[in-house]
Amino acid sequence: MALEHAILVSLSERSGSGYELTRRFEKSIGLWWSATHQQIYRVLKRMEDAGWITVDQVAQSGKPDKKVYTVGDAGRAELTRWLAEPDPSATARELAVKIRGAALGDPAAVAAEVTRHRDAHAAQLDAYLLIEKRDFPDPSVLSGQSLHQFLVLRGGIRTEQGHVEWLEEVLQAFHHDA
Amino acid sequence: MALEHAILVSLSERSGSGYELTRRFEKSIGLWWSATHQQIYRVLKRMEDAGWITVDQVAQSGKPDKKVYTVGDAGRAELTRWLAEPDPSATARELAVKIRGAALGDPAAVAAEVTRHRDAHAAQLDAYLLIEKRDFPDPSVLSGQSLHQFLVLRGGIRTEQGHVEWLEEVLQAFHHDA
DNA sequence: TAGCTCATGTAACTAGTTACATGATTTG
DNA sequence: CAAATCATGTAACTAGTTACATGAGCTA
Repeated sequence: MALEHAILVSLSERSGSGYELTRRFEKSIGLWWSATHQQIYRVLKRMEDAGWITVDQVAQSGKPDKKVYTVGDAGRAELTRWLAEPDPSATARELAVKIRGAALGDPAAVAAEVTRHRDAHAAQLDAYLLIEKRDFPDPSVLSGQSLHQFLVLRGGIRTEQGHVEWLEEVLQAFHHDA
Repeated sequence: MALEHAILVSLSERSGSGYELTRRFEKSIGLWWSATHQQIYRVLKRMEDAGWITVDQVAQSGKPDKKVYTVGDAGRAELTRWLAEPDPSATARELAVKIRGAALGDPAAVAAEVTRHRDAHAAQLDAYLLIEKRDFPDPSVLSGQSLHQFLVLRGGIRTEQGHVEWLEEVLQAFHHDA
């Protein structure tokens, strides 16, 4: 799970309420991750119980009170730990959160994780290309169900290619920035 | 939900047991969809209760009995209905299932759905490109957190581009096959 | 004889969605 | 005056994962 960590990244940049976080997720992070307010409230409570974040009840004139959450030492430590931790089963969106939060931990460790995932996607891509060559040597002759099977494989190939190219771009940028 | 429908597609091509379906999902469809045997067994029971599929208990020598599931009339009707039904919130993997099963229903209806999704992804891509131009007019000067934000946006752009190009390829192939 | 494959299942969990509820203020 | 925004929450659901269980036969 990494909604916790996505929230840690967002709250590290700026403290805020559950409502505000919901808005932020609709925009920047929500490019990768959609989270409803119910889910965010639930996770915030869990994070508070774990001692990662602290709450400040803020009274407002005309508006309902809000609970402003701030990342504490334990939260910062957890984020640093998670950013550096290798996770072979991480999805693209989790990787996106790590990239987004790299400056809050060790950017070199994040780059290493990105490298591992680039390699894994490259290997998956090779496997798909092999299947393509073996099962569909001449796509122009395909029709009906075999054509449809081929098209689904093409989607898989494009997805892996996209991942590899993106992660390559990320690595180059990290390298030039280091 | 569409695990039901992914199973309907797979069982329409060939009847089989939950165990066999699990194996199939690890390969062809599992390119897009990973499902554990527990989940598949649970859904198969639900589909049987709904009357979409029928079971045949098959005794085997040396091996445990297996339950071979076959798609019935109600299942075929449901699959046809689902294949033609527009679903704006469908994910790429659900679309992949529809493309894979197009021949089991009305391929023209599936093509129409693919067109709608291509347009939606193209619109999303435009929105991201606008953000890119507005917020990061000169990427070469970026560093640290703003660079990381840019890279995450780049991932979103590449993902949408990949979807648009794939669905374009699908439409061309459908067109030539019709 | 240890581990893999075939084959099905229960139970408990995490993640995420949908519906419902409240109530003040601001905007059209 | 109706609708949107701000702000938090409960409850019930669907989807998916992890752990555990059984037991026969086949392979190294």
